[in-house]
Amino acid sequence: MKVKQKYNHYWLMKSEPSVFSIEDLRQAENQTNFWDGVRNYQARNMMRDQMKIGDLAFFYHSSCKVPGIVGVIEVIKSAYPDKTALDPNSPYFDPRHTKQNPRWFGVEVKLVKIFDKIIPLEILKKNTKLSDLALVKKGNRLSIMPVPESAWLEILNSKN
DNA sequence: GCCAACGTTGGC
DNA sequence: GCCAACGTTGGC
Repeated sequence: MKVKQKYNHYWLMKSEPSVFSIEDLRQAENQTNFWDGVRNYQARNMMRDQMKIGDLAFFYHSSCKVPGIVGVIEVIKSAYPDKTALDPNSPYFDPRHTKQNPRWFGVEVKLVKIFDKIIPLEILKKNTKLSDLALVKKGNRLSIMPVPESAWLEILNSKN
């Protein structure tokens, strides 16, 4: 029996604002950008194999004073090889990645909305309805993760 | 800047 | 293929 693949449509994508913030995305050409620098296989696989055009994602600021969700972005182009892996001068350079045999991928995203106020991680952690969200689970380090629809809606609802 | 909790690497 | 050592993430 053929099992129908169930696709997720909501994601969360982390970025350090000192490297690339949602404000940088707002100022980018067409408010779009290639999501480069992902060097984790789980995160790569989700981008490469599951993210589809039209999928929505929370933009999350990590490793900063107040980590949290700062807005929404949309996938406008599905995954293709990450050029920064070819560049010896890039911090994301990986000699195992070649044009013929690419190892790392990214998607193109476009800004949808910047929230008036950040939704801090601290608040998300306190919300008992979000217990199935990978972000609030102990030890989570994934830079890209699926967001269950229920959690997506709850987070949007929770901001006043 | 510390360090827990991961993921990755490489010797065997 | 195991697993110790090492590197990285990211909240605090």
